[in-house]
Amino acid sequence: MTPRKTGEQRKAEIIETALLLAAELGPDRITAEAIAIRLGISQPAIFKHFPRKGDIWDAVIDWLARSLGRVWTESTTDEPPEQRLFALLDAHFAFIAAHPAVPLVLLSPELQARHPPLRQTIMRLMALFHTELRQAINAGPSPPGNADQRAWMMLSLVQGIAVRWALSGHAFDIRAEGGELVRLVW
Amino acid sequence: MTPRKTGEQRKAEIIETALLLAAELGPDRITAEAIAIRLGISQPAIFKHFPRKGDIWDAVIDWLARSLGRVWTESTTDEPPEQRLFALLDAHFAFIAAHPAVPLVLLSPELQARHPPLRQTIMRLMALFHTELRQAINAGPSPPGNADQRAWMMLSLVQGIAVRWALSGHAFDIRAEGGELVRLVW
DNA sequence: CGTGCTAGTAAGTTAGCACTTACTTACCAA
DNA sequence: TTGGTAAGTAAGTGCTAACTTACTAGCACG
Repeated sequence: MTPRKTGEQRKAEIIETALLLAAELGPDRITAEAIAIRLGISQPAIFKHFPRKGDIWDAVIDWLARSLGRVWTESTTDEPPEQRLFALLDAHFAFIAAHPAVPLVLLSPELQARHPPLRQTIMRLMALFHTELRQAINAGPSPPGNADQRAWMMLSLVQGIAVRWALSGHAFDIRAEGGELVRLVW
Repeated sequence: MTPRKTGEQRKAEIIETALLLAAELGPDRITAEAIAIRLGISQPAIFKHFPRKGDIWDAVIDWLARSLGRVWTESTTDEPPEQRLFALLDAHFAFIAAHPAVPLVLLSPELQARHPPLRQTIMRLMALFHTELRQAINAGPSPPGNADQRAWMMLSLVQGIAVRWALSGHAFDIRAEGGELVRLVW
């Protein structure tokens, strides 16, 4: 029998593996068996920890929302005000670079169709990111004009860069190129 | 028996329906049966026209690539040079507004995993769009600096807007808001 | 008017994948 | 030491969706 682990350990491993595989296959093509093989356990063992497959997505999304929230708020602690926006965006890019599946999970229409709760979380996360961006924009030496709209613009730009990075097969350094493009706009 | 149509007519209908359903369910969740029901014919009839399901995607992607190419080149005919960029982007947004599934099909990692040829077409299309953007940028009263990078920035912004529009359930007017954001950046 | 072609149908077959059942074994606590 | 709990397994079940087979029927043309 395979080495036994505690439920909490296995749950964490399953979540981690789901994110890993999501980057390779697309989030909606992950099977319980694929996760099990990757972890060296049998397929039904997965369902011991997450009775329905949707529960895995609940857990992944929960982890994602927590992590992103933490990344955003912690990035803006003690920067000089005009750097707050860049620090926020850099932290975001760094997180995506470390977890390439993040944009795929958040943006997958297939997963949203199969798993409706995802949609709400995404809208909440986008609103939260928008708020953080707006605050960072207002904190800096802002050009005149609509900070709200500028924040939406930055949000779209960041999402677009992330999507392009995923499509290209991670062919460029998203943190470096993202930072450049963001500064170019500003 | 259902009214008979020519093969060409049916093929066109199937492609159109696939795009319609892609916007509702996500591209990788479309079934041959869903298309058949929508068209009022039986499921095997689909396979008369497209022996493998992947053939439908080949046709959809081909239509998409042609249409986008046409939209881009035809938008830049007789504008005053400084308006060329905005005309190009407006044409792009208008096309997406008319065919909401376009960004989903192009960006679906599930579909890419299932149907590898898609990936190449996407990269080609992105490169083409980038070229068009760069030319439009160079044609206008360009600020100093890297037109190449500006074109990537615009491309990312446009993709980000399209993705956000799709995620929001088409909750805003992409042509109007896209135009505003693009002008804000410029 | 009939013959060949092609769009269509009903009723399969097969494969993949979520999930179940019935059992086994590791591990901790009384 | 032992007995309950929880992690694990092998071998299913059932559903969904791609694709097949064998047949039927419109339609253009000689």
